[in-house]
Amino acid sequence: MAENFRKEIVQRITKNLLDIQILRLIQTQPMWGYKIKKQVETKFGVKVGHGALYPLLNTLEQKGFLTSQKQQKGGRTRKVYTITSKGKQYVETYNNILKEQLEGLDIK
Amino acid sequence: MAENFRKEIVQRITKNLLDIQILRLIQTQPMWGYKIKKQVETKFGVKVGHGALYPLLNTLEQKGFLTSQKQQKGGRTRKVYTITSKGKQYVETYNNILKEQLEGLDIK
DNA sequence: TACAATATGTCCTTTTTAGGACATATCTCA
DNA sequence: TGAGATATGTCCTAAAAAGGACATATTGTA
Repeated sequence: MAENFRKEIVQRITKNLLDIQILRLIQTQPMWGYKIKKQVETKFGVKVGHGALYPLLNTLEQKGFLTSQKQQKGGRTRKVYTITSKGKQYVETYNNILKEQLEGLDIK
Repeated sequence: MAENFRKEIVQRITKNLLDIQILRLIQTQPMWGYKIKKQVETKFGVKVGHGALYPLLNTLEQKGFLTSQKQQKGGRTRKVYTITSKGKQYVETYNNILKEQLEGLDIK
């Protein structure tokens, strides 16, 4: 039963906070869209439509969370994304909030 | 700058994972809808429409995450919710996922 | 040589979600 | 006695999001 919950919650976090999960992935190493898609699918077990992913990556670049470099791999072009310091800050803030969530709530 | 991120991320987590945040609140002590609404607003800084909250509470009860007892407070009726063991499991699973997120990703 | 995989991108429709409107009733304080 | 807070509930519309279709091109493999 707890395992059913697991998949469900991971999927919800991944879908709703997809940008953060992508930043976390790219923080481990620079990556391009197609690889991110595959990583999200194998790591988190969540299918990501590329029609949602590529616009999101462009948005994250526009916001200054990512930068990209075009890389030639044979005749195919890869757009390799690297996380910026702003992106790292966003992830760090996220991590801090998670820590607080684990510490629990104190309600009067 | 990091403070701007903070509010934004807390709001996103609260809105997208509202049911989990509610379970976490009720886990600290039994609570009724109106109090939950106020707590979410003061604790998380997120406005929750009661038109979204009450149906959600009923759904969580139907799913077996919460049970309710009607409580008379003067002539007004309160529906006090208590978390079930199933609800606690859900929160615990969520906590475990958060812990793993903090431990980080290992990508080849 | 044909199909699957790699690689990136836009567009549109359907579904889902959010939030305010509608609805009712009690209590407290000025 | 009237307004604001407490308390719970449904309904509907408008906005947002998801996912598949459309679009193109290269590479590797059977």
